[in-house]
Amino acid sequence: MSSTPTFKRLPRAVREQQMLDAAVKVFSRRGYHAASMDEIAEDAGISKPMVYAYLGTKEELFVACLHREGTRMTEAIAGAAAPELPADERLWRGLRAFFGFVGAHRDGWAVLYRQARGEQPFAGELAAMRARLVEVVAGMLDHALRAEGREIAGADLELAAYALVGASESLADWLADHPEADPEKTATRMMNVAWLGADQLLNGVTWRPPER
Amino acid sequence: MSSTPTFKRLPRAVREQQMLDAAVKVFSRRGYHAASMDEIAEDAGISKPMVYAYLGTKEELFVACLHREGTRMTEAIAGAAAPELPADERLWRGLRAFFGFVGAHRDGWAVLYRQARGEQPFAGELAAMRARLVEVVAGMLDHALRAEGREIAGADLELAAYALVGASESLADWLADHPEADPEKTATRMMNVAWLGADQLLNGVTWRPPER
DNA sequence: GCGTAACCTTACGCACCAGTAGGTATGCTC
DNA sequence: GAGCATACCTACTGGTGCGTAAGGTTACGC
Repeated sequence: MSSTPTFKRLPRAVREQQMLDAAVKVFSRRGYHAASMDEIAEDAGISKPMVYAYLGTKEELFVACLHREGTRMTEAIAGAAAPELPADERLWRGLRAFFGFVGAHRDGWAVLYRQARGEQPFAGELAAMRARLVEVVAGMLDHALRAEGREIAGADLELAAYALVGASESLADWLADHPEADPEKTATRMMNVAWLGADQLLNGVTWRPPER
Repeated sequence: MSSTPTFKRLPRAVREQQMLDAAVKVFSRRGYHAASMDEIAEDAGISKPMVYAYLGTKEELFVACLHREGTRMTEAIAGAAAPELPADERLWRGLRAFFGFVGAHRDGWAVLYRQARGEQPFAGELAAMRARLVEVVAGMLDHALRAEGREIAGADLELAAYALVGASESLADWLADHPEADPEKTATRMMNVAWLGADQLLNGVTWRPPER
């Protein structure tokens, strides 16, 4: 509809989002190093110096991607798992939101968890995000425990949360590689493994290594 | 004590192992791309052309690392989890071997699961290794189920195995970053979450999403 | 309708690093 | 102790891609 069929001059905020979209896409397909700034710029329909002008160096650009995707994800989860719900309902809603996010943003997921993990400059950033998530899950378990008058050592609690988060990430990876799969169903399956185990833990059932 | 205080000429097989040791170390610390062949050579106490002569290009070198560490790990696990044992005992021994391996080869673990995942050329290789592991776990669960005359749909079984493997990887990552942690204890904690959940599953208990 | 500021481009410098060419030393065999 | 194979080195090249300098172009204010 526009009278200019070539380019349009767009306000900064819009261009930045386009650039981030392109960056997430290229980073996820090629990997951090193999992705070239030229390709990102081209994919965004813009030239390279604009990327530098708006988002800074390659490293800063990647961090920006990380932040945007990370924020989107944590907000999606936090918004779904309201703290006043019972533990199993909270876990279920959180998982559903999580897998829903991954299903809808497979590229973003790949950037977050496949790329950021290996590259030193970002590993710390990612670890912090993950730690927050683990903290939330641990808090949830703890809350449920206290409601029943029970308690678990802090370290055990945290590790249980860590395991749950890891299992979810693993299934998320599977989901990202299977476009035909249904996020909702994946969440249900995760819930089956996670909750049944967690429920036992909450009820004070523990497994002990065989005596020898 | 040798009369030559400078270097020693060593047979190829020995030097290759030294190079692989150095490569695993440098790859795990720097990441695949940031690692330079010069640094690897220096760390191995040798010059770069030797690395090329023995192990080939950077990509081939990384694959060699991947293979060595992967083989070591799968052999450690397979050797511990004998198929004739009952399911819980098998799972326990497998987990113990797994965490023991990660605790003793933190660098190798980092190469396998943090680096290889992000880089396209190796992701496939790694995925295949992982798939074999998932298959083993799934087979174990299936075996235990049939022993009780039960059955689960193949997809559900596989996803449960996937979740278990993912949770273990997550704890392994935690372990790799906490040198003071005890692998045996970590395995026990993992077993607590995994087995209690799996046991429920095996007993036909399933969780269902709330009706609405 | 003209200045000006923001938007956008082409084209290049520069550093870094994978991979190699060509040559030297050492030990082993007969 | 001559000859050969294998271990090993120094020093270079070539390509790739990040980051930038310097200059065009469009839209908006007045």
